[in-house]
Amino acid sequence: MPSQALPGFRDFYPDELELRAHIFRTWREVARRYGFEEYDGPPLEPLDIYTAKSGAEIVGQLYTFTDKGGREVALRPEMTPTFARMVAARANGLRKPIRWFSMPQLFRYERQQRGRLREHFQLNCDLVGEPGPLADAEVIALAIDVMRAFGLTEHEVRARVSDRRVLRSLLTAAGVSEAQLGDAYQAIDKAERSRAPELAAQLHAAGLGDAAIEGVFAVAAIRGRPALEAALADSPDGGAAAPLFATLDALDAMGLGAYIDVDLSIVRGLAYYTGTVFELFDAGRTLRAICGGGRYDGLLLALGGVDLPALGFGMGDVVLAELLKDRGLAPAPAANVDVFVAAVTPEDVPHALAVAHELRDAGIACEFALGGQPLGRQLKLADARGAGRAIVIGPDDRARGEVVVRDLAGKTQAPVRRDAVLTALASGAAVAHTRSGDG
RNA sequence: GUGGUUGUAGCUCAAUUGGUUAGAGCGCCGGACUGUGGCUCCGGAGGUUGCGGGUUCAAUUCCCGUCAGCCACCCCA
Repeated sequence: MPSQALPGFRDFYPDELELRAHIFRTWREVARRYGFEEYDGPPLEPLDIYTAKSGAEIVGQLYTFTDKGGREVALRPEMTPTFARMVAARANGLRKPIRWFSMPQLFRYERQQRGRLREHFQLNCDLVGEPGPLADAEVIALAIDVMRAFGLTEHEVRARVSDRRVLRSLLTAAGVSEAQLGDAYQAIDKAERSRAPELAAQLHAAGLGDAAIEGVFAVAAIRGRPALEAALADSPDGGAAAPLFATLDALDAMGLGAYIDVDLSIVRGLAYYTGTVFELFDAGRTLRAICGGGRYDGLLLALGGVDLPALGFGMGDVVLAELLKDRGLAPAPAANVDVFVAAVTPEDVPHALAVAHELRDAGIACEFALGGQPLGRQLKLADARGAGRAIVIGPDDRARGEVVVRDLAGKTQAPVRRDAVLTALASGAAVAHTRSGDG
C-alpha cells in the first residue's frame, strides 16, 4: 500500500477536480454578478494575527511552526484577519462600499468528519463601509444566489436568519445581564443539539435566574417573522428588529423571500458578530452548515485599526460538494476532446499529426492514438474520450486528397478535402459537447 | 483531544456457527475485430483481507494494540 494523503487532506482525481472547478466557476460567476472583486493573500501568515483575535488556545487547532527566520507562523485557518489587514492598509484609498471576495484554501488541525476536513476551500464575500440593512440583504442574497446557480431550490436549501441586536434586546428584557449575554448566546447556539436540563444547569451556573433561563429558551424557540413580532410586542425595545425587518423586506423585494427562515436559534459561535447573523443549511438538515456569516461592525477596528462597518460570509466547498452529489447536481463528465484523429496505416500517421496540430492551433481540442492501434480500437478510444467527431485518414483518402470526417454520435461521415478540414469542422454539423450547464 | 462504530481488488459488495487455492459485478488491459466506435462473447492483470501482535491444528472471521473512515462530544475562525 503506497502512502496516502494526510488525514483530512484530499487528492483530487480528474472527476473530483471537475466538481471542484465547477464550484469555483460558479462562485466567481455569482460574485461577479454582485459587483464583487476577487483578491487573495498569503496562505502562510504570522501566528499572532490569529491569536490576537481568538486567544492563545486557538493554537491547538492551527498548523503552526517556526520558520527558518525564527518567526512563529501558521497556515491560514480563516481569511478575515488577512482581509482586515488588506482593507486597513488601503482603507483611505478604497471607494466604499468595498465588495471583495476570495476563494482561499484554509487549514485547521482538527479531527475530521464528513463535511469537515483539515483543509478546504472557502468562498469569502465581504462588504465593507455600509452600516445599513440593504448591505445585509446584498450579502445574504449573494449566498442564496450561489445556491440557485448550482440548481438548488428553496426546497433544498434554507437560509436561517437572526440578528444579535434582536437577541440582545429580547434577552435583556428577559433579565439576562450584559455580562451573561455570552453564556446565553452559547446556550441558544446549542439549543437544538443539547438537552434542555443540561443547558439550564449551565445557565444557572453562569448566574441566570429561573425566569431569565426560561426567557433564553423562549427566545431560542422563536421561528418565523410573526412569532418574532409577537415577542417584540412585549419588549421595551421594539425597534431593535427594525434593521432585520428592513433586510428581510429587501430580500422579499429581490424575490428571495422563499429561501428565508427567521430563526432566533442562530447566533454563530464567533464573539465578534454585532448584527445580522445567518447560516445556510440543506433543507433536510442531514449535513453541516453550508455557509455562515453576519455583520461584524467592530472587527476591522479591532484587527486593522480602521473603524468601518462590515459584514460577510464564508462558504466551504466540502459540504457544498456533498450536497451537489447527493442531489445529482454535480456536472456531467466533460468531453476530453472535440475531435479524434485516426490514422489507418502507419504511413498515415504523419498526416494525422499534421491535421491534429492544425486543429490544435485553431483551438480545437483533439487527440490521436499514440500506439498504432487498429482503426476500430482508435474509434473506441475516440468514443471513450467523448469526442464529437473523428477524422479518419487512410491511404485511399490521401490518394484523393481527402480525409473522412465522421460524426460519432450520428454515425454519419463524409469525405472532406484535406485543405478544407478546418472550415468543414467549423461549418458542418455542430461538434457534440456532452457538457451541460456552464459550457 | 474524549467516547462509540466500521475497515475484503481502482469502485460497489460476497465468502456457510473459525476450514483448505478469498469470489462477483462495474472499471482497466487484451483477443474475437489488421478502413469504422458504443453491444456481445472470451481471456488477462489487479488482494500480505488497513497494519502489527495474540488465541487456535487452522483466522477475512475471535481477542489486544495501532492506523484510517464514519458518528457523537469539543470546536466551528
